[in-house]
Amino acid sequence: MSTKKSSINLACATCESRKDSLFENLFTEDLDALGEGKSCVIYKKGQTLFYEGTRPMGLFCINSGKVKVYKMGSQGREQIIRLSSSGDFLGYRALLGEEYYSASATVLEDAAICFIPKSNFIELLRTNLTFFKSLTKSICHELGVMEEQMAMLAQKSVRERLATNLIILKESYGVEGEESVLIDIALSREDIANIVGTATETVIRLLSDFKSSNLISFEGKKIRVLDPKGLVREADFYK
Amino acid sequence: MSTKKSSINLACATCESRKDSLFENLFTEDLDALGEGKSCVIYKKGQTLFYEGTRPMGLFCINSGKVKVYKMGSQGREQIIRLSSSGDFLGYRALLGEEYYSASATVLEDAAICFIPKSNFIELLRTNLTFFKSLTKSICHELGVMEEQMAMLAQKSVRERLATNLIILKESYGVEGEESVLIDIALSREDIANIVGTATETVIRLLSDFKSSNLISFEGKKIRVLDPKGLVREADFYK
DNA sequence: TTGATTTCCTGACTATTATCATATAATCCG
DNA sequence: CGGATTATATGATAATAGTCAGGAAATCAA
Repeated sequence: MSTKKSSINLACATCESRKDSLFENLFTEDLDALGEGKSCVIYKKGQTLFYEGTRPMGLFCINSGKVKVYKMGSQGREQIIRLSSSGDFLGYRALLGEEYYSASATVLEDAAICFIPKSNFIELLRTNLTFFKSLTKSICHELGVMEEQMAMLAQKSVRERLATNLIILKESYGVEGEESVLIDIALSREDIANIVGTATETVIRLLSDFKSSNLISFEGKKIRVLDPKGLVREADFYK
Repeated sequence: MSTKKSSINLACATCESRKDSLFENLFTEDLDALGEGKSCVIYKKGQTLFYEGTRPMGLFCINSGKVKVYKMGSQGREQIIRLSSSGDFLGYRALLGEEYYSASATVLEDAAICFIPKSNFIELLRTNLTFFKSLTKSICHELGVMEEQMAMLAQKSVRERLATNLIILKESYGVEGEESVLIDIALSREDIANIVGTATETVIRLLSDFKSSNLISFEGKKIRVLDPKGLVREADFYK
């Protein structure tokens, strides 16, 4: 796998992914100041944006591609905290919290990602209170999502967690087809295991179970949801 | 159990618990404005401050006592998200996120709790940017803690999770004695199970295991940590 | 293309943990 | 105080999920 980075030119003002991001409503002057000195790079699958425990130097903005954010457990297994894609920011938690990165971020699918120096971002927060507020609001929402996930991890069986996560993935990455939805993100079985919090073998077994029950089908490395209601049934009930 | 509430008078300006809170550095004028129209109530064990899914009307400030914040799972089991005590706020996530409460809060040990109307809190955020920033910083830290917990829930065995949580509880509620630390919060076995994410019976068994190994001892409804290093050993390794 | 590497899959076995049943101890309340 | 309720404890058993081993398929890189 090549690890060469290639720089590209992306202007915030004309950035398509900005439409899906918290930068959506920024004015031109803010955008120009923000983009001052930023760099944009094409990352290949497998490259790491930052490592847990290191100091954040700025904000990563995903233009395209997919990234996993994960923590390393003591036995060397990853726990994926969240997946990020076009329009998402990475690293603001550590920046705002004035802490080191609490997790690592690695590219899952080739990605175009801009890096905005810390000072530009802090300056934006200082001068644009509206943005600061909407960012805080978004962080609070995030916190609620994490609470949800915590409860799921603690209370549901592995089978239910897998079903639940497939539903969530479908909501985020679903591409509608006729009578079915393709989850448009290439995750390895190991990645899925590291989302669900289980062993790779268990994910493989359960997925082929779901496939036998015609809840899902496989399409290359991607999963197609055939029966969302069936998945919800798998996700909701205990035993 | 009595469910009578009794009002009391607590002034923010002279509040002892404020020293441990984010309100620590507020000036008198801010404190006066904040305290305008607030109410202070003595809650008895078992009383609920707010319920998951309802609309937040203000901020709860814990003056004394202990509170559990939890979500209800589909099988009716609680998942305790966090424990709060003197100096902690409750409800700011929902207020700032402009969402309904994502969890419920119930008193574990008799508590004196002030309720600050939403408008006062919002006004404080509007007028005191320094406070807003420190609150945001604290929320970001919280998010990091939740990530940590997620990874723990997903990756550690029940035994390790129990040991880990005992260590965390010791850090937060520990009262130093000679050669041992008392965890000064009265949790039922069921509460502990709902923190760890397991069955009550399992907690009972593991705790008596830890007791047999002289890692802990029981003191009424509280737990005394005899061998913190031993607990860390139990917490860290897989198998 | 081809050999090497990684990912995916399956089976067998084991360990952990949940569940159910029941007993005892502690606490609450009239 | 004493009966009722709740919390804690223990045993037996079953279900779930993890681990280890080995093989097939897919992907990668030369």
